[in-house]
Amino acid sequence: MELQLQIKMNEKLFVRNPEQTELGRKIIEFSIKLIHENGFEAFTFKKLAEVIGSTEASIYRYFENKHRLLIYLTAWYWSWLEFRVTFHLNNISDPSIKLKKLIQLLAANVVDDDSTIYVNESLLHQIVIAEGSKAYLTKHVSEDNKDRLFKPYKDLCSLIAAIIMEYNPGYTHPRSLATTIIEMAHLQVFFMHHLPSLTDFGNSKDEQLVVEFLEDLVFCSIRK
Amino acid sequence: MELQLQIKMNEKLFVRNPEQTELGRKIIEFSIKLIHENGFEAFTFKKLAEVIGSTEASIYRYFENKHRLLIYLTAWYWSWLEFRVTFHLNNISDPSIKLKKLIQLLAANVVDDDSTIYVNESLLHQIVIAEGSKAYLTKHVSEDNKDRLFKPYKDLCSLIAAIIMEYNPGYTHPRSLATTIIEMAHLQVFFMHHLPSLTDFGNSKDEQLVVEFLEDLVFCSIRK
DNA sequence: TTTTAAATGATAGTAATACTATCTCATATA
DNA sequence: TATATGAGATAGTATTACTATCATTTAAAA
Repeated sequence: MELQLQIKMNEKLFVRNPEQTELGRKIIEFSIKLIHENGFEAFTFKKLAEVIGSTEASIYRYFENKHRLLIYLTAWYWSWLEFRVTFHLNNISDPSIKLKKLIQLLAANVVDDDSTIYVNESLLHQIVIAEGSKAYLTKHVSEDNKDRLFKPYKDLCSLIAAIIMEYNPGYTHPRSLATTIIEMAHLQVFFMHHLPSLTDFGNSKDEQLVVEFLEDLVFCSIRK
Repeated sequence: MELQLQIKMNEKLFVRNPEQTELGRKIIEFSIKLIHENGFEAFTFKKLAEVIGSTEASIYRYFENKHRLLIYLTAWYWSWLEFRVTFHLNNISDPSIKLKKLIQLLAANVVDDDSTIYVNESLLHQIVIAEGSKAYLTKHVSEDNKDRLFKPYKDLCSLIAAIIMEYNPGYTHPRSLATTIIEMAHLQVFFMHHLPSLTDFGNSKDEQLVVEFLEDLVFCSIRK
């Protein structure tokens, strides 16, 4: 069975839908590679145009600016992750197993899954870890939020919060705990690799230890 | 009693020590105001030079670039916070009271405390919330880390981890829990103000609710 | 098959950004 | 009096982040 995953993206995220043309897909594919390689600050549309043999002007026809492209990429990632979570949690009734699988999906390394040819999910995962928060840490968050650019993140948050409430309907902070899980699943991995003394994982570089930390954190908190 | 607080900063953070000259102190004072007003992305040395009636070139004599200045400001903030924490926790023996005070100091709004004339701690606190993570979310974290630019953050992390271990010597993730407290104390406040549906604090805009969330999270986790 | 529209490329240009370099001058210090 | 330090003034460069225009290719509609 060979399926192509298509994620419906908010129209405000782009000027022209990049999924519908060859150049658009190349922009997605190579922006992921370039941002992963050099970081978001060093990434420019000019460099991107060079590597895909196109022009700056052509890329601007797809994305207003590089920040919008970053929001697009993160939004895509959160949508993809929500789909993955929903898929993996299907037919599981025990909310504690759901939560464990979820933490695993969030913190563990991602393998490029071929469900989309032009998106390398593994690289994108690493981008979201290192650059993801820059999508909303801006002076124009509120306007961007009005355009619903962060809806995929919020949807994932809601999904996690719902499972938490399933586990313990009396828990008072399901959403804040959900964002804590999401953000820490990423930040602890980042710290483990780059500022290891901020974690308890030393130089092991083993994402499984982050999973253990989060499981402990979550299940202690929501224990009835 | 009138005391002037002087924080000894890592020499690698600056080209010339800004605390020792009039212009240097102005750079600190007004960079805080400008970054707070327009955000770090829109902040430039040129604009800063204009508002303090100096030149771009003069500012470059103090800081290599604006990113270094951001690291300087955050490092200053973490050092200041560690001092504050140490001060407030002095003579308290009960680690649970220590932890509660600590969470309060981290998440609650800061009032400009006049212990340093040219640093507005209240604005700086807000800057660290919205821009702080950009100091380390870069491609050159590891080199910056080798220069010990993040030592103040790490020191605070160690301090918190030590209190956690005092409370429960058997707890296995004191450092990761410490960074979780620090980061979430800031991020939940940011979300509460700008993306409220990611939290359980609605539109209350009350930092005390973040404190409650964190207390619950921490004490459940480290319960013996 | 022709017409038309859409997508891209080619080229040019602008304002702002992120610097570096040099020279002068005032002031403080030795 | 000599010297070093701090800072202003000025200039210049490469890059960034765009915008605009026009030509050409390609694809879809008539």
